[in-house]
Amino acid sequence: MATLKDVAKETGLTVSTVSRVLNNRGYISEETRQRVYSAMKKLNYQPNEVARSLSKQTTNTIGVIVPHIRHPYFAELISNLENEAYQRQYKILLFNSQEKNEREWEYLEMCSSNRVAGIILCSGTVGVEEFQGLNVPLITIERNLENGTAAVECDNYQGGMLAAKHLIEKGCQHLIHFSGVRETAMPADARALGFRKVCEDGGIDFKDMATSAAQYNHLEYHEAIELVLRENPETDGIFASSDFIAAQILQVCYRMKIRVPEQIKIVGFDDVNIASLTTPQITTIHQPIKEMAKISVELLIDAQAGNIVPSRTMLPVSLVVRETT
Amino acid sequence: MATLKDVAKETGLTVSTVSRVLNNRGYISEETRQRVYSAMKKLNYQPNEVARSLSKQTTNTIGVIVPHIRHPYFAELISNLENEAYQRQYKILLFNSQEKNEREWEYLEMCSSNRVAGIILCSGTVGVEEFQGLNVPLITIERNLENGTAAVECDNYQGGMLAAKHLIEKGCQHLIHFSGVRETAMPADARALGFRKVCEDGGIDFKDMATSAAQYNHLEYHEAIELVLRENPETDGIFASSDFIAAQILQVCYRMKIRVPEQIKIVGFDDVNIASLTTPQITTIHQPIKEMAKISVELLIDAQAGNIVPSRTMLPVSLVVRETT
DNA sequence: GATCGTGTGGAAAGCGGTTACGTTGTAACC
DNA sequence: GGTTACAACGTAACCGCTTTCCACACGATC
Repeated sequence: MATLKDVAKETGLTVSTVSRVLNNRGYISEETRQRVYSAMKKLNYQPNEVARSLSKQTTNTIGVIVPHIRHPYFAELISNLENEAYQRQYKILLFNSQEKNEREWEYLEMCSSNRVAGIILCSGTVGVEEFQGLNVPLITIERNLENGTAAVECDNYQGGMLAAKHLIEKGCQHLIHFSGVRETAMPADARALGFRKVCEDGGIDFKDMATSAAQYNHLEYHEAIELVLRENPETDGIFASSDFIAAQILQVCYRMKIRVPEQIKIVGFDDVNIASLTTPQITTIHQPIKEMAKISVELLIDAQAGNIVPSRTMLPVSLVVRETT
Repeated sequence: MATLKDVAKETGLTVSTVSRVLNNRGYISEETRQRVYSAMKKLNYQPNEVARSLSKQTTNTIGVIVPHIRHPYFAELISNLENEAYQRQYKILLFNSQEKNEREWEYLEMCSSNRVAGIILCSGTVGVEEFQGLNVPLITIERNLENGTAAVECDNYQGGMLAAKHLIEKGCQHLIHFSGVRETAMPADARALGFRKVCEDGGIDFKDMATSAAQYNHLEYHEAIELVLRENPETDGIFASSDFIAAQILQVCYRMKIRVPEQIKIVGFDDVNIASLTTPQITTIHQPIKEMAKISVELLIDAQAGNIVPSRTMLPVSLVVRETT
C-alpha cells in the first residue's frame, strides 16, 4: 500500500508537508495542497491508522464488552453504541464475555493492550473486580463497579414501580416478579425494590423469583417459569425483568392454557424488538437505550479528553402499554 | 504505561532481549526469562498492540460489516463470529452499514486504513461495487460479490425446496412466499427458486411477494403482510424468508383472527432465537450460522496467510418442525 | 539597510515495538 | 591450538506517521 513517503516522492515534497495537508495544520499553499491531493488519489493512498495511533498515542477505538450478543437487549445496545461512535468518528471493538469472569478479564486486558480510547462495560454478573492498571476511561452501563469512570443506568426503581402500579391498576391481586440473577448486585436489582415498594404500599400480595446464573447464561427460563406458575396458581400478574423472559412466560402460559391478558397480565422490561414481535405484544417498561448509548459514548470521549465527567447518570423509564395487560 | 524500554531498564537488558522473551523466539537463558517476567509483572507491563501491529505490518483484527445489528439473524451471526475470532486470538471491529451504500464504502475504507487482517461482509443489499484497492481478504457471507476472496453461504435453494415440500406435505394448496428484497441479487434469492421449483413440480398454486428495501431497512412488514393476506384469502401456507418476517406474519394472522397452524401454516428461515420465542413457535429452515461463522473466520485467516482458499463454500440447511405447521 | 512577521516547507526525533545481523563467550571437535 | 557451532545478548534499522524545531524567501516596517 502507498505510504506517506510514496506520496511525498510523487509530489517532490517531504513527508512532513504531506502529513500537514493530510491533517490540515500549518501553512500550506493552495497549489501544494492540490498537488498532494491528486497524488493521493493517483496512488490510492489510505492513511495507516495504526501508525497514526502509535504516533498520537491514542486510538479512535472504543472497546465494548457485553455478556451476550444474541440477547436482544444487548444487540439493541450495541447497535446504538456503534451508531453513536460512528457519528464521532470512533470505531467499536466488540467483545462477548459470555458471562465468564476470566474472559472479561482477558478482554479488559486486550482493550488495554490495544490502547482503546475507552471501554464500555455492559451489565454482566461477574464479580466486581479490581480493575486497576487500566489507564483508560471505563464507562459502565447498568452495572455496579466501584472504580469505573462513570456509570450510566436507567431508573430501575422507577421502572419497578411503574410495572407494579400498572398491574395493580389493571386489577391484579397476586403478583410475581421474575427478577435478575441474585449472585451479583446489579442496578437492575432496584426493579425488584420499586416493585416491592408499590405492592407493600398497596397491600398487594407478591413474590420475588430470582433467576439463576445458569438460566441467564443460556437465556432459557421455560422450566423455571412453569414451575413457578404451577406452584402459584393464584397468580394474575407478572413483572418480568426483561422482554426476553416475558416472551418465554407468554409461551409457557400458552402451553398451560392460561390466557394472556385475561387470566394473567404480563409486564416486561427493556422494550426491545422482541416485545413487539410476540403475540400478543408485550406491555413493557421502556428503557431509553438510544440515549444511554449516546451518553455513554459522550462520557467516554469526554473522559478521554481528560475532563471530569459525572460519575453516575440515571435516565428515566416509561411504561409502554401493549397487549399483555 | 510501561513500555518495553522500561522493562529493559528495569532488568538491565536491551529491548531486543525483552522482546525476544515476550515473543518466545531465539535463545534466552532461563534466568533472564524469569527476570524479564518479574519485571513485567512489577511494572504492570502490557504490550502495546498498536506498535506491534505497525511493526508486524498486520493486525489481529477482523472487520465485520453487517446491514443490521438488532436483527436477530445478524446478532446471532456476530455472536458466533466473535467467538470464533476469540478462539484464534483475533478481535472484531464491528460496523453497521444500516443498508446505506456510502456508509458501507466508508467502512470498507476504515477497515483498510486500520489494516485489518481481513473483512467479513455480511448480506446487505447495496450494489455490487468495485471493491478494489482493498489489499486484505474479503469474505462474504450470504452475499454476491464478484471480487471477494471467498463467499460463504447456506444452501438457499435446498432451503426453499424443504419449505415447499413440508408445506405441501402438510396439505397446503395455496402458497405464498415472502421473499427478500428485489433490488439486488442475493444468494437468498435462491430460496424463492427452490420454493418455486417444488411448487411447479407438484402443481401447487403459489405466489412470490418480494419485500421492498424500505421495509427491510426498517424491519417492518406488518402492513404489507396484511395487504397480501387480504388479497389472497385462499392462502393456507406461507414461507417467509426470515423468522423475523414469520413472527410478524404470526401477529398479523392473530389480528385477522386467522388461526395458525389450523388455517395457515408458516415456515420461516434462519432458526434464530426469535423462532422459538413466539407463540406458537415457528417451524423454520435451520441455517448453520455457527459453522458459517467458523468457516468464514478460518478462510479469512487462511487467506491472510497467503494461502489459496475455496472461493465459494455452501453449507446444508435443515428443516426444524415446530408449531406453525 | 537592518529588523521583523508571515507563509512555506525540510530535517529529524520520536511513538513502541520487531528483527536481521553482529558480537562475545564457551564447549566440542579434529 | 585453531576452527567451528551454538547459546545468549546487543546494535540498529525499520514500520508509517506526527510534531517540534529550523531554514528560507518575501514584503512590510522603522
